Amino acid sequence: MESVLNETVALLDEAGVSALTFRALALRLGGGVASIYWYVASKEELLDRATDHVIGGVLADLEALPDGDDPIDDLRAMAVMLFDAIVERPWLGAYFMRNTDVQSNSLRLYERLGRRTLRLDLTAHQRFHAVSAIVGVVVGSAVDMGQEPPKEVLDGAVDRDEYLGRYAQAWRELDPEEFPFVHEIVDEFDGHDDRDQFRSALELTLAGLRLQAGV
Amino acid sequence: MESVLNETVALLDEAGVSALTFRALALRLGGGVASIYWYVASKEELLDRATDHVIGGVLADLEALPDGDDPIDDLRAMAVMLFDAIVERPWLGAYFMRNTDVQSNSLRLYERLGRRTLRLDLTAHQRFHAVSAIVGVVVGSAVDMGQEPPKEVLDGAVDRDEYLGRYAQAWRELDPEEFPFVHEIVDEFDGHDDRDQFRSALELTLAGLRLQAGV
DNA sequence: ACCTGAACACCGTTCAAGT
DNA sequence: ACCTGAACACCGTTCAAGT
Repeated sequence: MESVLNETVALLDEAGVSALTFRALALRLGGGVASIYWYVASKEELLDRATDHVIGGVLADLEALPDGDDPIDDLRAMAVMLFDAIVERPWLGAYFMRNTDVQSNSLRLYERLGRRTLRLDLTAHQRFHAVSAIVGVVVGSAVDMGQEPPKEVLDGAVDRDEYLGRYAQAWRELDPEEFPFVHEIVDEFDGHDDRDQFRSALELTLAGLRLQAGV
Repeated sequence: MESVLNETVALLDEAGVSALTFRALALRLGGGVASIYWYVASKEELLDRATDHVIGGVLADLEALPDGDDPIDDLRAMAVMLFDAIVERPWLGAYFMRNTDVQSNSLRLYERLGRRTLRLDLTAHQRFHAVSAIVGVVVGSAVDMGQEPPKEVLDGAVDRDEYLGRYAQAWRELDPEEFPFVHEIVDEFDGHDDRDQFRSALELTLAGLRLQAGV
């Protein structure tokens, strides 16, 4: 079981979700295709278990974070850590928190995040929504940047900057009367850092939360 | 072409992404499978075009919204409208804004949203990030709730409330010492409204933005 | 308890050929 | 310009059978 999950993760890391095939996995494990069904009832379950497997590692890192005196700063640190883990493994974003039955580590991570809000002066309702919002910013940003890039980028034919640059160029050629906003931000878009974008979105949410909690 | 897109959307609406098959689509169109390739180079392009097709409708609704005097209130109204459209068509979330080459309506929608920020006192950098954050909240929330529910729910064997209730029950049986946060919010989770959850996340982001813009 | 080969019922995509 | 049948190279999943 352990090795099934390890090879699944390795395959996902090396070549993405589309490369995760029962046949490819069986080849790596040196067995038959049907063997995998002894450990797992379906591909869905395999992905849930693989996700929970690596979230276990993230959880350990998260628990190593010290408790600061500002809960919101702690929330930020945890969110950034989770985000970085998903950036490293873009496939995580699509499966994380999808099924807390199978994904018990995801549930524990949710608990760890939420616990930080217990010291804030919020109703249970607000707390629930606050944590959902934070997880949403993380997963939303990560999923956005985790979309499989066109294969010319994967092949190294063009790098990410050149890829963004092509879009930027197309946008610059749009009518400025019709697309004033796009023109306003095209230089920001060109070569932008996804991590920056995530941090900004997170800051807006945390600022809203700070206001709500009055701290 | 028009009818290819219409049938694609109808198929997606009726039975979700997994039901969109070139064979199923050809059957509805009363033609052969290969015919579709005359209109579209790949399934990916088909999905991009179908997405853009319906975003066109959303865009029209969006343009009918009056310009208020508070840009942030306008942004909220637009975000809610986009959210509702994605809730109605959960498959939209996964494809919206994925490729603005093909999805020209998505680009126009992005422009419409962003234009509202031009009246806020922000740098271009902040503006770019603000709009990204808002789109992120919408898509993030919508994707989260758009995951194909387990088929027992689809079959009507259990409704959504009962489905949430089962999770809630499992959570209530967790050790309260180990899961204080989960226990704190389980009653909020049980039977919660996804729209509420989205609105709260949006409010936090908009509050942060209001603070940043000083309005 | 664990694994297998072989089949089943699908997929997206291609292509030579038709009108 | 538009459409077709038939094939190709895959998929996830099942199952009877083996150790």
